[in-house]
Amino acid sequence: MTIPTPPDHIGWLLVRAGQLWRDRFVAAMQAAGYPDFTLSRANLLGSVDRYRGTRMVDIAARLGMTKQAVGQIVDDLAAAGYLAREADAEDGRAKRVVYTERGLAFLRTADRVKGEIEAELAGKVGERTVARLSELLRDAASAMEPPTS
Amino acid sequence: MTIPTPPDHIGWLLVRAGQLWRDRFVAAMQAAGYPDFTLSRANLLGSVDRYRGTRMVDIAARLGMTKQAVGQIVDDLAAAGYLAREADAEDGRAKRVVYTERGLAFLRTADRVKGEIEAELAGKVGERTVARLSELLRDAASAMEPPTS
DNA sequence: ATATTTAGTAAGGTTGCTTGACTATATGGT
DNA sequence: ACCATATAGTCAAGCAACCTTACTAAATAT
Repeated sequence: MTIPTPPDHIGWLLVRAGQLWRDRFVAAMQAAGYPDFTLSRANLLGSVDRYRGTRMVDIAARLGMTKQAVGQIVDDLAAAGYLAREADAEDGRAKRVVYTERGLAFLRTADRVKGEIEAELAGKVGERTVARLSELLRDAASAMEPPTS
Repeated sequence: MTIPTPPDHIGWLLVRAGQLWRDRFVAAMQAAGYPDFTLSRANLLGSVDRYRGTRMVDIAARLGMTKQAVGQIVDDLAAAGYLAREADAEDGRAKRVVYTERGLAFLRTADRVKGEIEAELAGKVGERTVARLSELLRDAASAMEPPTS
């Protein structure tokens, strides 16, 4: 009946904290006027250069996904008006994924929402704690990073 | 060409660190003789009481999933020999999901693997850092926890 | 007793990926 | 210059891990 605390292991804590942040962010973005927001779309948008755009194959490499998967998400985001495809001047095979004005507005909202959630967290645990946690997470993440062959 | 560092924000760091740990764990379990290991199966197994078993509806509540989804995963895990269903003596509607011997062996391997990954991490960043990180993660997680209505 | 709630099952749909097969362009060796 | 191979992207189909809707059976409340 009572929901037990999950095992208190560093791995579970990392997964849990990541999940919590992710869920809060998705909910906040949906509340902020982007009801069709999903995390995979956000990840993709976060992998597109704001100014020059990014080739699809590079997006796929950053996200560790196939280019077909990237193509599908870009299709969706282009249909929703956030992104557009344009030919790459330097490579006839390639296409650059670039932001539309609406896509840039999305990014600004996302930045604001992230700041708000961080501020709320800092209000509860203190700014120093958030800073220290960020630092330790960076260390842990780089220690666990797979060898960049 | 060069894969840029993702944005250095506390939220991304949390998500990233959780992903890294998760991926390492899945890979290690598959290497340790459980090639059919997936994270959703592991989550479910982690939600079953080792001794008394757990009712399906309680598993669903812990995982925040529908009971149908739980039923499907339990079907798979039962077919693979990790779990079994038995009638609940106290409620004629309910079934308890319990471990088989093979399921318990899986749990022991999972505990060992988690320990190994943690030890490797501690070897790189130091035990004190891991301990401090765990502490801060606990604080942050409880601060972000949704109101338990 | 009857109405409502609760535990679980059945069937089918959706999302977010995957693999396999293909076209078009680029590039490196001869 | 020509050909082999590699690379960028697309198309089609499939799969895992969920979901929704609709149901049965048992428990509980009125």
